[in-house]
Amino acid sequence: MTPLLPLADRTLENMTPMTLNQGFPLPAEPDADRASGKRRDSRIQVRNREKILEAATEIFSMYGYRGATLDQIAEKAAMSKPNLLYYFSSKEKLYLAVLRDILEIWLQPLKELDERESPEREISAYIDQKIRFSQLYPAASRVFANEIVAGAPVLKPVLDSYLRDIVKKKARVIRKWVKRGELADVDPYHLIMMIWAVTQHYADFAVQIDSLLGKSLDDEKFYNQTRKHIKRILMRGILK
Amino acid sequence: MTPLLPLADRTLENMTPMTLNQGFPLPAEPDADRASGKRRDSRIQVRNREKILEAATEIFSMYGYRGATLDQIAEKAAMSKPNLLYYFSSKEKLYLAVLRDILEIWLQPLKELDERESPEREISAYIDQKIRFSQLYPAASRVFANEIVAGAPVLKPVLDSYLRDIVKKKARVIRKWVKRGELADVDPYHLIMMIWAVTQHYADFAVQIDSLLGKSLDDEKFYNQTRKHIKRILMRGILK
DNA sequence: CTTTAATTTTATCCTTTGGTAAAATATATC
DNA sequence: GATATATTTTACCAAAGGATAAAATTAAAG
Repeated sequence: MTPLLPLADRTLENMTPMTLNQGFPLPAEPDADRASGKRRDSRIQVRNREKILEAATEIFSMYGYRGATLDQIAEKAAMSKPNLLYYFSSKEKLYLAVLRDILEIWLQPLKELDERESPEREISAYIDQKIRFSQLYPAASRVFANEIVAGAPVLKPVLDSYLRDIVKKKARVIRKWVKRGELADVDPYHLIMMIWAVTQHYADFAVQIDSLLGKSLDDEKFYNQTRKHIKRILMRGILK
Repeated sequence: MTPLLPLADRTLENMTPMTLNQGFPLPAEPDADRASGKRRDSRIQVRNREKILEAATEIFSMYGYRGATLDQIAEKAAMSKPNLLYYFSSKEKLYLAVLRDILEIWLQPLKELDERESPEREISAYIDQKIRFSQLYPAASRVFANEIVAGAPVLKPVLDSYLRDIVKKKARVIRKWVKRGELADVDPYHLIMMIWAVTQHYADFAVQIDSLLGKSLDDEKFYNQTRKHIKRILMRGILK
């Protein structure tokens, strides 16, 4: 396995939600929530929306959509509930905004799998990015997990269309590597899901890991050990 | 890889919750809920408690503890809410009962890892059992996932003590295999978590898988394909 | 400064939700 | 089949939760 190149231009750290949130794949509600027509995006507007989204991510990640309450979110965001509702006119709209931010950033790495590069390099980089996501945005990962475990009531349409297309495309890339003999004969879909499963596990089940090992991905040493271990086993499992 | 022996005495199918639920690792509330002292376990009692537990598992699996409502559970169990509360005197007690049933059955396979057998056979059997669990009890798996993702408010003590001990013990077994040279130099903990992650993924994220592939573990063909694929990659990744 | 618009607070509403009380019905035992 | 016990139903309740109205406050623009 080659040592990992610093693929600086594709690290998650460089992706702020702001640059991503261009209304896709969950279309941004047509400005319904932004006091449309009027002066907007004032300093305070931006700061408060951010504060709320962050608090909401935290709360939704613990209790899911139905279990979370606006009171909890408002408290975490240090503002009154009606004030919160001034920025997001309903719990549902807030949830959608949270999911929108998460989804694109969650998907980005997969889009970058490039068949012209070696599978070794590409898949290795992909795993790196996924586990980095787990480290940087564990709460976001759990919101996503909650949504899917709940049966994807909101994201189902996105999974059925957008995600499906991307994955299909990338499955083709993997299949090409297999045909070229650069990869063992693995099923592309199962491989992708295996990578998702393992990398997300460290964010979604962080409590369990903490109970067993007393460690978390916040610990840079543990983070690297985990990263390398996952890659070692997976890469050994799929490379020729 | 040796073809799988029919380890008849350790299949999940043979483990009914009843035989397991001996008040451990979540101690059964001291009869608080069983009309103690009086005639109990009547036919109807047993049937209704079962009906409720099943409905509750379904609902908790979708919405988590906080998001689930007794009304939903009662409806799914086809009885009135007060009637349900006649059998389980509070939402919390019901949740505990559900978790208790799940936990033991979830843990059982790990306990059986036996250092005297070959790692190939043992780990292979373990993976088989875990994925079987995902197939047989997907809702149970999701209840568990919800609990952990939520930060294990209820199970934390169990994770910190009981689970921790078992895993530690089994990590020793794996380490022994490594020392004997029967296994590549893998970290036992990461290996165990990798297996958990991958196998549970197929139950917990079933909706996503259905969106991408239109398949589920209910489909026996897909089930076997999945099973073999996971094992192929993992076993290749860890065997010498 | 004053006027206008944006933000925050207070008070309040209606629905849902976990849970109780007590009456009504069914089941079992003698 | 009468009596005691177990189960189910009906009618509620208090607290929590999502949301709105309108008053009060703060910030921005001229």
